[in-house]
Amino acid sequence: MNRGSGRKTAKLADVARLARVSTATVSRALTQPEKVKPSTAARIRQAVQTLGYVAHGAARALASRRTRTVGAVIPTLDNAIFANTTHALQKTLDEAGYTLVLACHEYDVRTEARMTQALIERGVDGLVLLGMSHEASVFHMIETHQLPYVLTWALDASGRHPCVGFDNRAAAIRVAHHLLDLGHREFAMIGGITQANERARERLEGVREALAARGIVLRPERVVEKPYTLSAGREGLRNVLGGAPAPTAVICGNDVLAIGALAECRARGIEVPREVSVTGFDDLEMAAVVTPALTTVHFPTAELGSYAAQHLLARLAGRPVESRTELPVELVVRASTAPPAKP
Amino acid sequence: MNRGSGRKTAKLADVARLARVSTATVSRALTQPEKVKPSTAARIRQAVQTLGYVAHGAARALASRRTRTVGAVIPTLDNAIFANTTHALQKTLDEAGYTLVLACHEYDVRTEARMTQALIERGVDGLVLLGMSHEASVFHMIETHQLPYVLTWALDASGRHPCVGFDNRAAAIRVAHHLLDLGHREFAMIGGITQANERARERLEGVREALAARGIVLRPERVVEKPYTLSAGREGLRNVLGGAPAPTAVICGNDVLAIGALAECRARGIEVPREVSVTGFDDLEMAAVVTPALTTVHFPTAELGSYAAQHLLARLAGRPVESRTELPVELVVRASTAPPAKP
DNA sequence: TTGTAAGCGTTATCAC
DNA sequence: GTGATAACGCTTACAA
Repeated sequence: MNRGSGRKTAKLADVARLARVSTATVSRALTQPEKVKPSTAARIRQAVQTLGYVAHGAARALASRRTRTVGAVIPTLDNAIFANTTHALQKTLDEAGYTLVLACHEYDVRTEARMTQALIERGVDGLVLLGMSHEASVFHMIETHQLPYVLTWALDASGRHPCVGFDNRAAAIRVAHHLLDLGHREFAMIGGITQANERARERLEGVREALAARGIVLRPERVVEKPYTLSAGREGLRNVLGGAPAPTAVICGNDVLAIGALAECRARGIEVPREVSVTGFDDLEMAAVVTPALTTVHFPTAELGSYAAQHLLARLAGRPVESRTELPVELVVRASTAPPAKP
Repeated sequence: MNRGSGRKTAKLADVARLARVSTATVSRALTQPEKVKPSTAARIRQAVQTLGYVAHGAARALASRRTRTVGAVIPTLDNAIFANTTHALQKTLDEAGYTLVLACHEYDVRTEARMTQALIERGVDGLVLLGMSHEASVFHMIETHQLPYVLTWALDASGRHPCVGFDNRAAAIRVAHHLLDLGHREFAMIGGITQANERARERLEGVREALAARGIVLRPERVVEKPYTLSAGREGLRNVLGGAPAPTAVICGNDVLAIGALAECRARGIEVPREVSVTGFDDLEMAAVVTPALTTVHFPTAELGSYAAQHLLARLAGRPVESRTELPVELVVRASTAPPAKP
């Protein structure tokens, strides 16, 4: 096949023939131009141009044993914080000549394992995972393939895995302290679903811990776990409102839940601002639009993606890197509301 | 090299040896299990298991001349609508055994061309582009590589390109008619930056056209183009507010601009609801949180991604598909405000 | 049903 | 600086 005048896409040999050099020289001219005489380099460039030659990645990968590709396995792109991190990740990779291969597992560890294997089969040179919790098979595959990787949105206490992330627990504690200092004593929490989400778990635990340290117990009927949607936030507020005394402060697991909760307040004529705190990335202005009485924790999510990329790129280049990086978060207090005076 | 006891990752030949069959049979067992006797298939499966064999994608791609990979080149993931479309795209591709390779060009056509070439070099089997406007070189490369592709967020009037998208112009016209029917006559528009964004352009043109049809001219000082950020929305509202008579209706290019504009209204004590209309994807509940007086156009962005994937998958499988698909959008009116009575 | 062997298009190791 | 040429690991006619 491919005999006769059938015109397929040009290959390296075609370029070599047209430039009157060997394929070896063309290959060098393309990947290490300094290793070839300027005049021949020019001739080759010309040939590439006229033939519209584009390298064949698979062949290149097979011979060089690397794809210049990095895989990322994340829960979802429908959460703005992950989309933002992924965007920054891709951008930084691109600047270094790497291409991003993406997979979303929608909070299913089984799916995550399958997708990770798929990316490894595709030959990614490095891997970005999100969070600490993964199936054993995932780490096993990474190990046997000697694949450089980094965990994002995670801080490994054991020091076993390279990671870059935020301290969710500490952030939650700061939020709780802020509210306690304002005088709040009746709390509620609308968190994410902790079963499949360690970040949601850490935030809840942080709040519990901070309150407990001051002798306050977060009662079960004052804690709900919800998916990160506005309607869940609304529903969550209804759920935690029953009973007396009513909570004077509601801590939400992320911005979407918080805005949903505020919407429900408004709909029910509940006085707003009541102090609502958000843990997680937030669009600061957006929060201000919804209500000025919103304390949030700002996570620099883009930096996270960029940093993850840099970490991987360094390791792929054989440069040394810190194995564990904690990025600072910022508590943003727009207005502070004390609890209503007791009747 | 690789002599002695050096243990590298297992290859097909290793599996074959262990299973006492040829590499051809292993290959078949892996890709077309029905073509091999159940008992040998089992033996092979066993061998794969014990060796922890994972296929080498590059080799596979080189031999089979396809990567089971699809590339997507989008403007950004920092816009929720594109993140949502991309998420659905990835999900649908995954279900068919394809992997997504992603690139964001941040509204730069030159970058887009470069990234498209990079994806083609990586060997994607198909390509998803966003919008109609691309450098000639992009279509040229696609053509010479005979690469299946589909344009999303675009409807090609000429019928030259396979596409799936929304009619932005028609959506804008519907919004304008809605406001006209309410009695509004003084309009302003805070749109996206039309120079680099054909969707923003279509929306602006649609509004202009609809108003013109009723003899109303959108005066230059009542039209501003802004990036899709909240602060730009706030600024935009300040920009279009000057002069008399003041606009009674403000049409915004997307939900972010609209929410920013409403924030500015509130900050300046301007009576809200004033009628603000949004063209573009919106989180319906989010809009309701900000103000009940917000007319929006809902775009089913996830369907768009899923459909784009299906289109490409069909073509890759040699199945026939419609070349052009227009997805319906929905005008969502939450509350309708007539303009204030003339003094 | 299974085996043999010829590629697939590069890169990399040598000589020259 | 440049050229031969052997890998790279798999798929796929074609044979058996």
